[in-house]
Amino acid sequence: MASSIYDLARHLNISIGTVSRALNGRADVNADTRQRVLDAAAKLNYSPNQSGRSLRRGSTHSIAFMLQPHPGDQQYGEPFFIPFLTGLQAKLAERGLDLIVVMGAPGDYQQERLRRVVETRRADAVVLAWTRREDERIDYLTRVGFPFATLGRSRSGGKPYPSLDLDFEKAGADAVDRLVARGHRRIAAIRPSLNLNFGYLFLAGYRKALRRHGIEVDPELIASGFINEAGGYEVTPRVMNSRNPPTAIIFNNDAMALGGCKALAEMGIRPGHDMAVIVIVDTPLCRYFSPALTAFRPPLEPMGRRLAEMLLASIPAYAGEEGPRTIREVWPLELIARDSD
Amino acid sequence: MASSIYDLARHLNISIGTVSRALNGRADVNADTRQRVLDAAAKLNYSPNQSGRSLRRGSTHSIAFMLQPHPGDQQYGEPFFIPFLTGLQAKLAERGLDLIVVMGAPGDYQQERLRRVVETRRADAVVLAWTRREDERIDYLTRVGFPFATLGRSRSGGKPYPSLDLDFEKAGADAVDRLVARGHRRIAAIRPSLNLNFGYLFLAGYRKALRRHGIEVDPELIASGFINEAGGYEVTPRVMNSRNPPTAIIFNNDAMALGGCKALAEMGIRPGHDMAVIVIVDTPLCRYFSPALTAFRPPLEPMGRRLAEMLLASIPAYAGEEGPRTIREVWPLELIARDSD
DNA sequence: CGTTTTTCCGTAAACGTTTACGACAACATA
DNA sequence: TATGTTGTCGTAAACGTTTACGGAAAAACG
Repeated sequence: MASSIYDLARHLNISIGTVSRALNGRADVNADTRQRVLDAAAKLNYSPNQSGRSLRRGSTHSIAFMLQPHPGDQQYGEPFFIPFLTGLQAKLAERGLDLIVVMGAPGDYQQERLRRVVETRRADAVVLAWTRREDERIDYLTRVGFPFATLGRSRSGGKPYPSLDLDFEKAGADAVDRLVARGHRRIAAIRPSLNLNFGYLFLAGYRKALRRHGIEVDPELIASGFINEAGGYEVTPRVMNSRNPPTAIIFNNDAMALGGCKALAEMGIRPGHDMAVIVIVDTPLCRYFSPALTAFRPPLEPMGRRLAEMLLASIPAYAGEEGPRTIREVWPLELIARDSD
Repeated sequence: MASSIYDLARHLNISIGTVSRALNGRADVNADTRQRVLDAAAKLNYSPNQSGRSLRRGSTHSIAFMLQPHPGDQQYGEPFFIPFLTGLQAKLAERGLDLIVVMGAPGDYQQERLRRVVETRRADAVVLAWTRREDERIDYLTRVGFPFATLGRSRSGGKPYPSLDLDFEKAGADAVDRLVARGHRRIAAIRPSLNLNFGYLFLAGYRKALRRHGIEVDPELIASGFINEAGGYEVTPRVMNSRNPPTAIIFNNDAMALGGCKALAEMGIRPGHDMAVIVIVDTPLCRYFSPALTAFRPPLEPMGRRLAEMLLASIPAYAGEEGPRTIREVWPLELIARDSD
């Protein structure tokens, strides 16, 4: 069925060694025989057995991305990740590497699956997303010395590792600046409850900017909920029912914003008229919502490409000439002004 | 670094054969030595090298799912797939199998990536989604005899293969029935333009139901666009500008519905008041949109589990006792009545 | 005590690659 | 002619498993 290197060798009456060398483009093989090998490979529809190759080479030629469904009934996905993965995959494919996405079971926060990937050596490196303030995955990977890179920062991990993050702190501050410039003084912030690092960063920027404007930070205007529509829906009334309700809300996430707007609508409050709304991470939802939501857009696809570069550069076996040699990068978020604030 | 079966053998002063047998739970090994092997494995943190194992076994113990970003700038993902993948992964994990998700490059409709997965034997079987009317992937897989299953039906492929689909035809008809019962006679249908099979099925049900009610099918009320927000936004005005505009619209997809509602809003038309709206495939967006959109909900997570069962049952090496032995199943879609119709 | 059966384990081959090493011929150099 | 150099290729070992086969010891049986 599947042809091996032996089939090629037998077919051409040469040794498997030469076949392998010809296929791998090594120098010590006659140009003529190389061509014959290549032709035979095409004719016999040969393609190398991945298991055999990685066993011998000690590397799998593939990179894993951990995708984690959050707990909760009918949990839907982060549209966020697809363009990022597209960029990641594109850059890896340029280098002949495969991207595999490993699904975790809901709830275990990837620990078990991650161990499995590492221990069975299913990939040469792994890309983590949704980093937490303290992230045991990062500790684990540094401890066992497995190559990795993260989308997002963390305080964990002793040694430096490639990471790419968005400047959520600046985005939080920019959002506040913009709202203050438009006359708002009572600005609420709604962020995810899990200790996802970008939630902290956002809040830090929010606080700093408020103080800079001489506005006291009111704890009643800060709420955290589950990072999905239900979370936003549940938590928004809480800030609205505070003693001194806000005139503007910054949501950390499009899904939370959708839920929040639903809650507002039920209170008869219209975003863009009675309430200013800004979302930190833009998605098509923000653009096509009515009113269109002002949001900060991340360049996800380039981010995927860049993080792949950074990861590859950090692995000796793969290091090539891949742009600048930085190991941590923080990219700006671009504000897309629309109709909701 | 990583301990192999040799390390265990040396550590215990026994042969690698016994170690392997002990680990794999074969009968011909003393209960005592098995325990010692297991203990040593835990102590030395042993876990089998996947490449070595699959090379010898001739199977990878993993199933691939092909995830395809659609072409188009900043294409975001189908939230749809995450719960489905969760179910798939859960069932496969029960059997000790890994699920890997393979990203295609945008545009090539998976052909190239699929070939790569098959030819390098990276997985033992593959799960396809978004099946088309005529699907070359299905033809290819049946031709080369590679095990697969599909989420969705197709007309391709000579031999039967495990497939699980939703009854889009009935959903289309049910939507029409419901709207007619509420007094509508001019009902538009908006569906994806790619020849995705569920678009055809939906439209067939829609047509059939209209005829059953003695309503003439007006081609001007049927439009197809790209299967995302932009598609819905672009195409909805087209049906609204027809000579005899609709009083109700059925969208095939939540993203298209969002775009469509945006277009309606810009024309001053409010879903649920001036226009009835029904969506075929429900997501959290439908529930948290204002007004909440009436939609048909698919049980995605159980579907993932069931399709995994069906796939496994169709592979001799994996067949176990996995529920009913059907090979094609069509599941009903449950209507969730909300405020938009 | 001799024979047969059972239990347990070691040996070695095999899966499909890659690659260090050496062999051989052809050729160049002294 | 003797020696070194270069180009090309075959041989065989190695990667980490699984498993067919056979053998030795122990147990069962007469």
